[in-house]
Amino acid sequence: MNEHLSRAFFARPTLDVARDLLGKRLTRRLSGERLSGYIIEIEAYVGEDDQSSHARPGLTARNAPMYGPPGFTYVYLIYGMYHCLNFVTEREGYPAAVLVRALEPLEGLTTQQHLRGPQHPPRDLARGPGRLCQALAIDLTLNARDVCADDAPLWIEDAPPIAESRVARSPRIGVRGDDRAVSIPWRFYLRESPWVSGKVSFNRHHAKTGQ
DNA sequence: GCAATGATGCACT
DNA sequence: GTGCATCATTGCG
Repeated sequence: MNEHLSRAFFARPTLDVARDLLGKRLTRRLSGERLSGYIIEIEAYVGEDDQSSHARPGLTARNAPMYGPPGFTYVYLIYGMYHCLNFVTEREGYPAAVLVRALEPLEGLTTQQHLRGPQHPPRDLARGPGRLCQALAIDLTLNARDVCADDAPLWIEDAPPIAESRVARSPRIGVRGDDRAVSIPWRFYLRESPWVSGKVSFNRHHAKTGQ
């Protein structure tokens, strides 16, 4: 039901964590109100050898949470205006995380729409990593926070697993680096979901069953 | 529909 | 000074 995901869930291989987070409920408590949505798109960033990972240059002040214990957030500012939400995975000391890219909005829709701005269509509430952070009021104050703690402002609630037939994989969005980094299919999303970010043609072209 | 571009702050070379 | 794991707007067809 409302069981929070434990640290053991995050302390596993990053690709497994990413795959298994599909369908789980990302929940934010803001001024006593619940804002939530199902995770329907997520990417994995694994180790310093991953060309498109923030951990590529080694430990820095910004990417330090990626080297910390699993089950913590890594929130960063991108392009000066948007935030991206990650969850740290694997063992402490090994830099890996998953980037949440899109949600199917569930609770607190009025507040989420208000946070995003009334001019935006409901479909774009949380379709994209920057947008979902706006919809759930996620900024740098939520960086390096323990999502497994009882009093966390942000956590993940368990939900029934998603059938393999509904999972699609593709290369990650907006990556730089060598051919391997660009082409490796470490983006997981729910096939057929209208809440997935990016272009339909891209998703259809790359859609294939996971694992 | 789509591509091009501007907005904007901060970490890092 | 440079370059982003992005999004919204514009201008084209």
